[in-house]
Amino acid sequence: MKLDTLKRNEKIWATICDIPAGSVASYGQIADIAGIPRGARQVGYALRHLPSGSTVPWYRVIQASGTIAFKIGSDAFNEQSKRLINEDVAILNGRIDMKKYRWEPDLDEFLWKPTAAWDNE
DNA sequence: CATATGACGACAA
DNA sequence: ATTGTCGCCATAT
Repeated sequence: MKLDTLKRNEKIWATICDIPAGSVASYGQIADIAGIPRGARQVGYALRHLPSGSTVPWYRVIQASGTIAFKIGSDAFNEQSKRLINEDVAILNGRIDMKKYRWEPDLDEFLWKPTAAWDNE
């Protein structure tokens, strides 16, 4: 395995770890944030190669359409649905409402990151 | 080097 | 809403 590939995968995994519980992100979204424009498939690749036993919340990554990437009825599909529902992410007719659950990192950081204006508190 | 593949995504019918 | 096509890009053969 090439070193670049490893670094890219680690960046992707790290990004996914930033998705808060109760939210989801699309493959393309993760790719963009990880600095890999149009790298949706690379995110899929990175997830498929997750080291066993890792704590990366892979199940919070779904397709841009709001559907789970696995075949309906497959073990992986069932496992992912279960974990999402466990975090109160509703799945109606096999789909997730992206408008409602999509992770918005920019807004998050804006609200969370301290700014100079607040330094004198 | 040429093809095939895939945990994707956007768009046209 | 569903389905098919095409674009994308790292890997595998």
